[in-house]
Amino acid sequence: MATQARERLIATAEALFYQRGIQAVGISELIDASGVGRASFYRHFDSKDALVHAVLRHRNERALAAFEAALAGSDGSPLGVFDVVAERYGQADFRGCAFINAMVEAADRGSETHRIARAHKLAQIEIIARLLEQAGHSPSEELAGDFQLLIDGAVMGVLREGNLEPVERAKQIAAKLLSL
Amino acid sequence: MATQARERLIATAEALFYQRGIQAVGISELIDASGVGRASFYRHFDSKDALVHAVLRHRNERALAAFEAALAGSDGSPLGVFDVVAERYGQADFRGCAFINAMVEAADRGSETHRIARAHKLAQIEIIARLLEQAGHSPSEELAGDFQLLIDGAVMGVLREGNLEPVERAKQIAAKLLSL
DNA sequence: GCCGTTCGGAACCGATCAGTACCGTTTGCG
DNA sequence: CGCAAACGGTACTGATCGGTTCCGAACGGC
Repeated sequence: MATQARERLIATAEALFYQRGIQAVGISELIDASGVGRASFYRHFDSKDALVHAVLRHRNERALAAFEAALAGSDGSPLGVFDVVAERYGQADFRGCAFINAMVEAADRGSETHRIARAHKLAQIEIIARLLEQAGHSPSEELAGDFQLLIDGAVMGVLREGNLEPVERAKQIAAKLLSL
Repeated sequence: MATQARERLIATAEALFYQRGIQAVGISELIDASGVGRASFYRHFDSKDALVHAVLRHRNERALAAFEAALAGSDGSPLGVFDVVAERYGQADFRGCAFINAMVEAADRGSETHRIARAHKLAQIEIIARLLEQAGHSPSEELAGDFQLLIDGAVMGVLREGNLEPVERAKQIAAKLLSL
């Protein structure tokens, strides 16, 4: 049995939180969905907030790894980041960026949730910056920030319109930035 | 006394919803803060959802009017939209775009909340498109969409970093788009 | 085979949720 | 003056919230 309960809770919570929002998912529902005893939940997490933070940290690691892996499998062009995010945003269960959503729900700018979400974005910017450097663009920190701004704008566009056109739009803007 | 209760409820709810999030504000708290009787609330609104929609519709009208008014008071340059949003996002109580936040919290893409938020963004794109046309850019629908994408990306950046640098970043990108 | 840990299940806690019903008062209009 | 509508305040509903506690079963290492 090892300590499956924690992993099951995080996996179930990650899915439920993303689909319906963090505040909208109660502990009881999470416990029922994960098949874990109520007591087991509080053995692994001090509070719902602690679970939320653990879920975000777990998703941060997974998302960054998947992002880098997808980039490694592409042609190495910086513009490939938009193709990578397009594939993620094209999923049927797409509901925006989990970290943006968490940051919005948290409301408190000084919360741990906000800190984790911000750290995720900064890490992603760092990945993009390295990709830009490898493609011969430097200094690439500012350009990487521009790319992240375009990605975040595209996320909201996709969430709003329900299609991937905003990602293509962002990609074309990024292409113009590279050609200057 | 006229029918002050409704206006007071909407004004109080608009402030509380924006500051702390829609789900985080309960009916009782809203009633206490607005000084309205509990019964009066349900005389004016069938449910909390109905209030949420009324608040968003009210904010939509106010925000669009303020946006157009601020633009009318500027030099007419399309890039002025970024100065306008910078002033709004520089407020001490800034907590992102109320419509984006509502859309994120709503989770359901088919909800009325989602519909209202989307309509607000489309209306704002229309205003930007007209501004672009007046400046001699056409067809400006696509360019206006690019501006909106940049604005939404900047909102998330400001919320994340706590300063207005992302707005300046977005403005410079927009300037490059105009010069092409 | 025994012991300690981890587990799932359930009962229970006070607080709060959205929503309803009834109260007496104030208000504006005829 | 008198009536009707709108009002603020209170008490209440059933449901759900996050969190605590106890129990008995299943498990792994020695």
